[in-house]
Amino acid sequence: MRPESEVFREFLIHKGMRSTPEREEILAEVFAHHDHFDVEELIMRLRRRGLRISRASVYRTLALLVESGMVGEVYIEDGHMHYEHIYGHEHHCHLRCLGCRKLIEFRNGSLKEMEKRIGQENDFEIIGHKLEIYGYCAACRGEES
Amino acid sequence: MRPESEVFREFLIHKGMRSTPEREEILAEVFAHHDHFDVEELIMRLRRRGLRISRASVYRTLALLVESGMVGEVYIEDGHMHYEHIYGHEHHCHLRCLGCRKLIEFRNGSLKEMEKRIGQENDFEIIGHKLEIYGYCAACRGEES
DNA sequence: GTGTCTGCAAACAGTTTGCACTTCT
DNA sequence: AGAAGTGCAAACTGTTTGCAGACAC
Repeated sequence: MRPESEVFREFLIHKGMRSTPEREEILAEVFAHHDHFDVEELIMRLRRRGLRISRASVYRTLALLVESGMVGEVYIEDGHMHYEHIYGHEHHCHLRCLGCRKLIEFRNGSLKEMEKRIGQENDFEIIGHKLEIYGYCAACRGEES
Repeated sequence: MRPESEVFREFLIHKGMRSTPEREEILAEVFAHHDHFDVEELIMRLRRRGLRISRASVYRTLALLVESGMVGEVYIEDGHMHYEHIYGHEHHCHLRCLGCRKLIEFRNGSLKEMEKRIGQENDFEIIGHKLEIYGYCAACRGEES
């Protein structure tokens, strides 16, 4: 698999845009942890590494990363967007606990054939999907009693 | 099936809240059309019926309807939330065209058994799910050429 | 009558944008 | 040199909130 930085740089060049230190650092930080994150966290993490990249640049770069398909917008919580990196990671869906708001990832191969069928039935070329299942985790079910 | 107004009134009473003309009108308008809607549209529709219900009351009532489970938050587009009524309507999923942004609804029974399996595997009590499949509709595929 | 609800306007938060300056090529 | 990017602060937008008067029960 080609390194993220290379893929992103190519995406930028293809759009007639430049690779800059800020963009590289943001990209690196996004792929440094496998966790969902929001803009505030990302900026904090950059700060911790001694980088003073402006909020505006973070927003602008994140938009590019989403456009390139390397990063995904996952959900809005507490009024702001949460992201995850996608490039190089197997597709997964989310299980959301309505009690503690915890999010669990799970692999899910069985949607493939359903996608195919849905695509044919609706004359749609299917690119991908986003599935969130919600309910209550074991711990939260325990508390109820 | 019991009428929406009755179900909502009961929900309110259960919470120690009151049934008011504003809440009843908003509820009625939400269930008057089978389309996704946003706050602006809802207010417009109320206005058209000669009702001057404040934006604040619409937001507050919508939050209650979502809490009651009668209305669902569907997706964010153009920076604001879009809703749909749920009560009395069969569950469905969404097919989103990435070209024209059109949203198609489709029924989808086959997720039931998958839900069951996922629930067992993750020790989760599953309440529901939200599935959005995205791709390109026939018209938008045609244009590409 | 009392406690909730409404409408208003102000507050708020996340995000976007205009602009002067910097940086990359 | 010239185009594109950055940081800053102000602007913007959807949503929430505090409060005074109105209303449901």
